[in-house]
This record gives sequence, structure tokens and C-alpha cells, in this order.
Amino acid sequence: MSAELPIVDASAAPCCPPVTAAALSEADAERMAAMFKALSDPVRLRLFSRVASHAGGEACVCDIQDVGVSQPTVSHHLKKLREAGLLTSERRGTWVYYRVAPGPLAAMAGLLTATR
Amino acid sequence: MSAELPIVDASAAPCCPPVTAAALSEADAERMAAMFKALSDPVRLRLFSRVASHAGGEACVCDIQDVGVSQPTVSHHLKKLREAGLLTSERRGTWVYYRVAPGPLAAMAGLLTATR
DNA sequence: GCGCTGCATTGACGCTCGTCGATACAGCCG
DNA sequence: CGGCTGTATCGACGAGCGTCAATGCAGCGC
Repeated sequence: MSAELPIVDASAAPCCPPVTAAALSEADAERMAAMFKALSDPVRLRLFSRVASHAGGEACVCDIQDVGVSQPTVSHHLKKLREAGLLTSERRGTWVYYRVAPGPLAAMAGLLTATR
Repeated sequence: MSAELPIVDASAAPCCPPVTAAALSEADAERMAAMFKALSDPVRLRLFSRVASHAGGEACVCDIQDVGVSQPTVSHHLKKLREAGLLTSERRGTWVYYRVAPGPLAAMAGLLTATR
């Protein structure tokens, strides 16, 4: 596959008020579920948290890849997180750096934040 | 699997500071991933949002079951949400009422809330 | 150019998941 | 009691996922 499938458009509408405020439409549920799915695997969640908490807001793959699975598997999971719109990647010389996409993260947090 | 597997203990430690603050341990990642997994299906996410946004903070299955899948499938998804600790259920006469468990919801929101 | 390191892709395998129809169970009502 | 409605469980099937070893590709240094 060539083009990075844009499962979640990072520049899309904020989408979702708190889940306690109104029921989700079918389309919104589909989009949000895709993001939750990206974090539904322990290995992926750890990779995500390592990028998010890394100094400077970005991390090279080599900094975070020690999570107990093979290197191809790490690469596979990072791709999933990219496709979900939760991470962005940039190649700088030999290394590839990942950072968190703030928009989708805020959308998920907003959805889960109780109004009361 | 017979007994209700307590994938996530509702009364467990708050578990997680924002994901931008520190990397998750393997155990915490496992627990949090289980919650995200529960919301990673569009049908489940819609059921959850319908319960969360329903008047009175609770909903009868009959109020929310029109999501385009069969009744057994709805029941199956509600069970998954229960097992993940995100919903609680109570039988009152003929009907079963579901409501959101505030603790786990807050844990997820807290994890995703950016510190900056 | 050549070899080496960092990361991505491919292809295969086993397991889990979402879905359904059929069926079972619980509580109300006549 | 007998029938009816609301909800849960069972068993089966196909699709998708996580994992790996093998391979490919890009960039650096000698």
C-alpha cells in the first residue's frame, strides 16, 4: 500500500462532546473507535506512552523499541498508531522520530471527560 | 470462561498519571489497554455513549439496543463493557439497567489528558 | 563501492473477535 | 399454570489481529 490510509483526519472537526452529554452518531463512533482500537493493545499503549513521555516530546524508535517483542512487530505497531492519527513520524538521517499528535489525543480525552 | 473475569478492578489504584508525564509499566499498560479495547468497537462505543448520556445516568437495555445488530450481539457487547469495568448492571423486575462506572472512565480520561 | 546499522515490508501461522440463529432463563400478567 | 416479553448464554463461522523470521531499503562511515 502506498498512501497512508487516513483513518482519522488529524485536522477533522473536534467531533465529540463528553460522552455523558450526548450519544455518538454512527460515523463518529466509527472514527473514535478506531482511535481507541489503536490503544487497545498493551504493546502499542506502552510504545505510545514512551513517545508521549519522552524528553523533547519526540522519540527515536531505538529509544522505545525495547518492549519485549521483535523489531518488525514494533514497526508494525508504530504504523498502526500512525494510521490511527495518534502519532506522526519524521525521518532525520539514519533515525526516525515519532511524536504525539495533540488533536486526536485531545478528542479522546474530551470524549471521556465527565461533565459532572 | 465462567465467572465474570475482573479484567479491571473498579476500586483499583488510580493507576495512571497523564501519558505525557511518565511511561506506563507493563502491568498498567495491560490494565489500561483492556479498557481501551472495550471501547474499540463502534457498536460498543455507541452502546456505552447511549448509557452515559441517558437521562438519570442509567438506561434499560431496551432503551439502547437499537444499534443495528441482533439482540444477542447487544447482550454480548454489554457483557464485554461490564467485564472491562466500564459499566455496571442491575436487574429491576423485568428489565436490566446499565450505568457508567465513574472510576475507570476517569482513569482513562486522566491518562489521555495532556499536561500542557 | 562496500559493509554496517536503523527501520519498514512481506508472507505465514495461530488465535481472538464480532456476528448470527437457536435456545435457555427470569419475571410479569391474565 | 401457561403464555409472553426482556435479557443472557451457547455453538459455529468467517474475518481480522499480533507475532515472527526473512527480506528489503535508506543513510552513514570507511
